[in-house]
Amino acid sequence: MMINERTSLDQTYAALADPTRRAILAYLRNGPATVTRVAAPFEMSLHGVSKHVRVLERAGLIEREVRGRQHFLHLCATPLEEATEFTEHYRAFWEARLGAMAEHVENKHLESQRNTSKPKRPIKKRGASSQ
Amino acid sequence: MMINERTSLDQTYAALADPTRRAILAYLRNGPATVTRVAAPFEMSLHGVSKHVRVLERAGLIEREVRGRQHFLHLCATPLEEATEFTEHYRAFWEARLGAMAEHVENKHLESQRNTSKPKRPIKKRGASSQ
DNA sequence: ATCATATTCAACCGATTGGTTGAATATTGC
DNA sequence: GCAATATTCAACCAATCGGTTGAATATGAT
Repeated sequence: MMINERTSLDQTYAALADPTRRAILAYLRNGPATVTRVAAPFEMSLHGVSKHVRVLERAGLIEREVRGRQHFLHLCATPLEEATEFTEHYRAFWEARLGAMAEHVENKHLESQRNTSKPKRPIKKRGASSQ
Repeated sequence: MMINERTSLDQTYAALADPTRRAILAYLRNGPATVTRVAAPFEMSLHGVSKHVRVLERAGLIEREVRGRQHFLHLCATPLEEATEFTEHYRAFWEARLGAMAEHVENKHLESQRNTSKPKRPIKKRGASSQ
C-alpha cells in the first residue's frame, strides 16, 4: 500500500530532530533573515543549509517570502503548538510522578549508590548498546 | 571526523517523529506494559515494535524492567521536559505575534482574498513541492 | 549585454531508518 | 528434559536523510 501520509506532527518533530534546523529556528526568533544570512554560522555548504530550510518550510515551521533574488525566512510558530500539545499531555504524568515518587526516588537513588553491583530485585537493565 | 554525538534533544525529537512510537508512549501513560501488550494494536510484526521500543528506550523516553521473560516498559518523561523547554521559547514568540499582529493579519487576509492574482508587492510564494 | 549574487534543482553518496524474516536466548509450565 | 512463551539479535531491503558537487535560474548592478 505504502501510504506516505506523514502527519504534520511527524514532520514537525522530524524537522526539530536536527541541531542545524533547531539553530536556524532559534536564529529566526530575532526576526526574518535571508538564506545566506541564516547559513553563515554553519560550516556546511549553502546548499546544505538550503535543504534544511526546505525541510523546515515543508514542516510549516518557517515561511519564505521571496523579494527580488533573496528569500526572507521567518518563523511560523503555529505548528509547534500542536507539538507542545502532545508533550503537554506528559507534563501531568511526570509532575504527578515526580511529586508522588519524590521520596521513593530519593531512597532508590541512595540505595543504588550503595550497591550498584547487587540490586535487590532481579532487574536486568539491558539497553541501548549497539545499533 | 564523523562525531556521532547526537544530542539527547536530537534523539528525543527523532523518537517523537514516528506515529507508532507516539502511540506507544500514549499507551504507556495508562501504566507499564509488556512489549507484546504494547505491540498488540499494531499491524506491524512484533519485531518491528520491539525496534521502536528500543528507539524510545535509547532516547530515554521509556525504561525497561525485565522481570522473568517479560519486559515491562514504563514512561520516563523527564527528557520531554527538555523538549518542551525548547518549544516553550517559541510560545512567547507566537503569542506576541498572534497578539500584536492580529488586526494586521486580518487586513492582510482580506486583502489577499481580494486580489490573489495581483499582489501588491512581488511576493512569490514558492514552497514545498517535490522532495 | 555581461557579470556577480542569491538561491534552487538534480544527481550522487554513505549512513540511518522502518520494516521484514529467521535464528538465538531466557524463562515458564508441564 | 521438553515445549511454549517473550523477547532480542542479526541480516537484509527499500526508502529517506544529511551532506556534497555541478549546473540552472532569477535578479541586480555596471
